[in-house]
Amino acid sequence: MDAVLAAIAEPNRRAILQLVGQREMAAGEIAAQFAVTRPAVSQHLSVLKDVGLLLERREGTRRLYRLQPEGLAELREFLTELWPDALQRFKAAAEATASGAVESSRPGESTQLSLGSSEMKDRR
Amino acid sequence: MDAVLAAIAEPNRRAILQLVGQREMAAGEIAAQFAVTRPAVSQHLSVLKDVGLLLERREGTRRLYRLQPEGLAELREFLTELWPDALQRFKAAAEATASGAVESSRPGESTQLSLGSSEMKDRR
DNA sequence: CACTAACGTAAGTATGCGCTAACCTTCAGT
DNA sequence: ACTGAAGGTTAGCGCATACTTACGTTAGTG
Repeated sequence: MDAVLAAIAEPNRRAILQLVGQREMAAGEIAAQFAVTRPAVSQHLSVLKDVGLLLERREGTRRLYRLQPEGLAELREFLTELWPDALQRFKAAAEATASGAVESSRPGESTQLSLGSSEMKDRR
Repeated sequence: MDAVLAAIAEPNRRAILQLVGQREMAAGEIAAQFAVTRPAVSQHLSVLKDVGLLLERREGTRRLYRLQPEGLAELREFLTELWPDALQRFKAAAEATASGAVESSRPGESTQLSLGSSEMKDRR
């Protein structure tokens, strides 16, 4: 997920995701929408593809890109765990648009965090 | 939201959020959990506070930090817009593998993206 | 008042990253 | 085979940022 977050932290890459989210687009077509050069966009596309947010399909000399939203699953899970109320809020939103019954799940095991150390006091 | 994303893109800051999400904690108490120095953690806390993800409360010489999950609202909204099926997927998952077919919804209004330019062809 | 604990702040450094310019690759048409 | 179009790759540059050390600040305690 670290990679996914680093990827979407970049504004141009988020814009690319929104663009491609609407319909499949060729690399040059995407690049034309941005102020930066085409190679820069190409690099962004590589990053997004590598982290699993984009799918690439070749057609002749062109490369068509399409959104792969499943790549966002981990991130959504992270946010949901951080925000336990989200389930209720989400349920309310869902019931406002559709009519479905949603059962909440338990918060899950402690998420282990990182770098377990124990030093302190401005160690010199 | 740009600021929120930049904030949670940092692994240590995400770990801080998960920590503080469980209970209110003092700055030093938080810093003790990490390998980096206390000032570094203090800077992270400032960032998280500035973007609206943390609430600070002073008690004597101590500073207690508490999660402010509302700061994640925009980000959740972004992900949901990118992933229109999310509501249905969520409902489907909650209904314990029900047999409903998933119909896609309309993409929504064009999200304006950024930096509208129109140059191309590797402008020299 | 002096001293200490608990923090934030400032200055400096190093690594990371997004960008550009130039180059290389692949495919389609003639 | 040659040529042009489409697009990825490389080297290098400049800026952002996470880190450390050192210092400043505030609130208790003797």
